[in-house]
Amino acid sequence: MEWKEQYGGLILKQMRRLGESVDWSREVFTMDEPRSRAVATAFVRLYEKGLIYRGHYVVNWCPRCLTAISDEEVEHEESETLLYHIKYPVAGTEKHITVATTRPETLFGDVAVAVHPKDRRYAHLVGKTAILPFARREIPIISDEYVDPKFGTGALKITPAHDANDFEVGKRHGLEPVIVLNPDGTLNAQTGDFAGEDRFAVRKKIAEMLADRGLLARTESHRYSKATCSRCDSVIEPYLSRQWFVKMKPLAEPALQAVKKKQVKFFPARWTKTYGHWMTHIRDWCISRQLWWGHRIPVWYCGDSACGALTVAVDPPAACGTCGKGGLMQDEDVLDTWFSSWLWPISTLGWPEETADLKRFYPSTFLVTGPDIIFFWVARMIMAGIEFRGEPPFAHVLFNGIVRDPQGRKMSKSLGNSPDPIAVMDEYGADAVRFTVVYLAPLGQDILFDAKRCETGKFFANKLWNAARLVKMRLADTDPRKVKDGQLALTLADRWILSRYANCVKDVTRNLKTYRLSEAAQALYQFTWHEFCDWYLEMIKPRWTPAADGSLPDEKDALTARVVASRVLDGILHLLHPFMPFVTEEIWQALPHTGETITTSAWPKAKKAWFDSEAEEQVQFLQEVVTAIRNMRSEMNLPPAKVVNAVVRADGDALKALEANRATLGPLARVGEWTIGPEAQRPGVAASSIVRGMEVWIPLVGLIDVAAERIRLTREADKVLSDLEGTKKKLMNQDFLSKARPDVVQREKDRLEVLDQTVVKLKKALEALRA
RNA sequence: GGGCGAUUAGCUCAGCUGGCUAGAGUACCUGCUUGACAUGCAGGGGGUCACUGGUUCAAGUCCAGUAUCGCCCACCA
Repeated sequence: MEWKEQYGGLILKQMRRLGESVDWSREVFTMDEPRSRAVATAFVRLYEKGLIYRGHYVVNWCPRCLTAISDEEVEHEESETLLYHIKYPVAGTEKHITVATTRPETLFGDVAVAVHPKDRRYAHLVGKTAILPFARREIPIISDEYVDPKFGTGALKITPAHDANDFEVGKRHGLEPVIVLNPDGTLNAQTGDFAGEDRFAVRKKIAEMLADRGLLARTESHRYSKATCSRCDSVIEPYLSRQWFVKMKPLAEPALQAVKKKQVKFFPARWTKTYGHWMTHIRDWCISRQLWWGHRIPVWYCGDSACGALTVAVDPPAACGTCGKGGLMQDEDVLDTWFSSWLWPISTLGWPEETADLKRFYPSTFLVTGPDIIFFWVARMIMAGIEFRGEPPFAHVLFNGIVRDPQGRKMSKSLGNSPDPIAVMDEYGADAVRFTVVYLAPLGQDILFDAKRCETGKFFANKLWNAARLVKMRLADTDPRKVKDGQLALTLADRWILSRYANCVKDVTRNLKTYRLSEAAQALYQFTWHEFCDWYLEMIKPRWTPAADGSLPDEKDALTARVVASRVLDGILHLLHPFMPFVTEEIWQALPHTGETITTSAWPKAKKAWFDSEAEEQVQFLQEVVTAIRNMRSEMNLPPAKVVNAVVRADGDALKALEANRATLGPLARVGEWTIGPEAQRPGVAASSIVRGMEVWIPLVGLIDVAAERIRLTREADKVLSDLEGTKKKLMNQDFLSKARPDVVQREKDRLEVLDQTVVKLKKALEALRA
C-alpha cells in the first residue's frame, strides 16, 4: 500500500502536470474491494464454465523471482551456447548411444533416450536400455515421431520435468518425470553430490567429469534463443509444477472475429496481422504466481484429507462445498496481474454489478496504448469484454510508437536513460513537451527522443503567445463578438487568411479523426507560424497600427483586420488546445470569449464561404514578388533598413493585384516607390528577377555589385533551364499528351510558357549587365 | 524459421489516395536592436529519395527481389 501511494502518486502527479483530461472523481485501484470482487467473480465464472483448470505442467519458471510466469513474460534473445554430445552406455553391450544437449545438468532427470522410428542408425537399439552416467539408472531407448533425426546425433534425451516437449513425449510413453532442480535453480537431492549447487556450475562440472570418463564425444557451439525473465533477466527454467491455467481457445475465437470484422479497428492497421497470428496460435494462460503481492486465487481446499475437494467462490466459504466440513485452506498462490488488468474496461465501471456507469459507458470508443502490450493487455481485454459483456470494450485502438532514447534504445530503468518527465516539463513547460512529442511521432512510429527537441514546442508556444499579445494590443477595446459581418470590408489578405484557415481546420480535423496526430500538429504549426504570423500579421500592420496620435488610416479597414485576426487566432487556439492545453486556455481567457473554458467550447468548423482559391492564388503571386525582391536585396547586401524602389512590368490580373496591394507590399519588401505597368522599363543599372514571366527590377545606381548579380542570375537561369528541359520533354511525349489527365497536361503547358519567358528575360538581364 | 517496420539534406524525420520543380525542424553560411516575438526576422547553400528489376504517359510514392539496421513471434534438444 505504501508502494502504491509512492509510485501511483508519482504517475498521477505526472498526469496532472501534463494536463491529461481525466475524470479524477473516478480514480480506482486494482486492489480495492470492488476490483477484487470483479477478479474473483471472473475467476469463478470461468472456472464454472470449465475454462479455468489446475494441473501439473511444465511452465516457465524464474529461479530468482521464485514463481511461474506466462509465455508472454518470457523474453527471447539470440544467443550462443555449447551443444554437448554425451555418450550413454547401452546396457549389456560395449556400445554407446550419443545424445546432444545444451543442458547436461538435467541428465539426472532423464527418463529415456528417444530416436525417430524410421532412423535406421538406431533401430537396433530401440527396446534396449541406456545407462545414465552418475545417476546409475537405466533408462529405456524409445522411438517417437517428435525426434528430428537431422538434429545433433538424432538421439534425444528425454527430461519430462524440465522440457515441455519432453513432457509430452514422456506422457505418451508412460514415463514418470523426475524433478532435479530446486525452485531457486540449484540441483536437488535427486542429483546426489551435486545437490545445492547452481545449475550453471553443475553444467560445467558435469561436462568436465564426462570428459574425464571419455563420455563426452564432443562439443560444438550452437545458436539458440535464450529465454529470460522479462522482470529480472534471469535464465528461465522449464519446470514441472502444479499451476492454474485459463483455456484460451474458446475466448480467443470471438475476439479474433471481432477484429476481423472491424468491430474493433486498429490504428495503424498492420497490428491486426500480429494480433491475428497470436490469437490463432494462442496457448493456455498460466495465471498462478507464487508471489505475495496480488489477488489471491479464490479457491479453498478441504482440510479433511478424506474429502480433499476444492471450493471455488467469490466470498470465502465457511465450509467445504463438497463435504460441508470447516477448516478450509485458501490456495497460497496469487493471480497474474494481467488477470485483473484484462477486466479493466468493465471492473472500473463497477462490474460485476449492473451499474448505471456500466450501462452508460460500456463499450467505450477507443483505447490508446503501446504495441508492446498488445498480447498482455489489449487482446485479453477484448476477450474479457466479449466473454463477460457480450461485446468488445472499445471500437478503436490507437497504438502509439515507443519513445526511445537518442541511441534508439528502449527507455529502461536499468539503463537509466529515461528522462524524468517532471524535470523535462520544468525546463521546457508541459505544453512544449506535449506538443513536441506529438509533433515528432507519426502514427505508430517509434521516436528517438532527446529532451532538447522540446525546444520546438517551447519556441512555438512563445510564438503563439506573442502573436496573441499583438492581436490583443491591436484589438484595443474592440469586441469582435459584437461586430456584424456587414460592418466588415474584407481585403484580399483577409480573404486569403480565412481561406488558408478553413483549409487548416479541414486538415487538422481530418487528421485527428484518423489519429494522424503528428500531421495535425504539423499542419497547425505551419499555418500558425508561417502563414498567420509571417504573412498575415505582417500584411495587416499598416491597416491596424495607430499613428502617434492614435488615428488609423481607415476605421473600417482596421476593424476588419481586428475581427479577422482575432477570429483566426481564436480558431487556432481551439485547434491547438488538445496539443497545448495550458497556454491556449490562458490566452483564450485573456481575449474576448464566450463560455467558461476553451475545453468545452465548440470545435471550429470551416465555413464553405471562406474557401477562396482566387484569393489564395493572388496572394501566392504577391508573396513570390515580395520574396524575389527580398532575395535581390539580400544578395546585393542591401541592409533591411534601406528603403528601395521597385519597377514591375506586368499586365492583366497581375497588374491589378499589384496595384491594389501596393500599400501591403511596400512594408513587406521594404519598397518605397512602385512603378508598375505594362510599359515599365528596366531602370538602367538594376537587379532583376523574373516572377511568373514578369520582370521585377530594383534600380541600384551606385549600389549594385555587378559580379554578384551576374552569379545570381546565372544560377537562376541554370535552374530554370533544367526545369524547362524536363517540361519540354514531357510535352513532346505523345503518350503523355494523350494519356495523362487533361489538367496535368494543361499545367505543364502553362509552366512551359512561363519558363520560356523567364529564360528569355533572364538572358536579357544578363546582357544588360554586360553593357 | 515466420511476420512486421525502417532505409529521403550533416543530424532527427514528414511526404496519407502516383503528377515533386522532393519538404520540415535542427545544424551551417550571410545580413538584421525592422514599435508581438533575438524563444525572433529576412535571405542562402546542402539530397543519384538504400540497391536491382518491373508496372505506368509519369514512381520517393505501386509491385517483385536484394542488402543493412531494428522489433515481434516460433516447443527443434
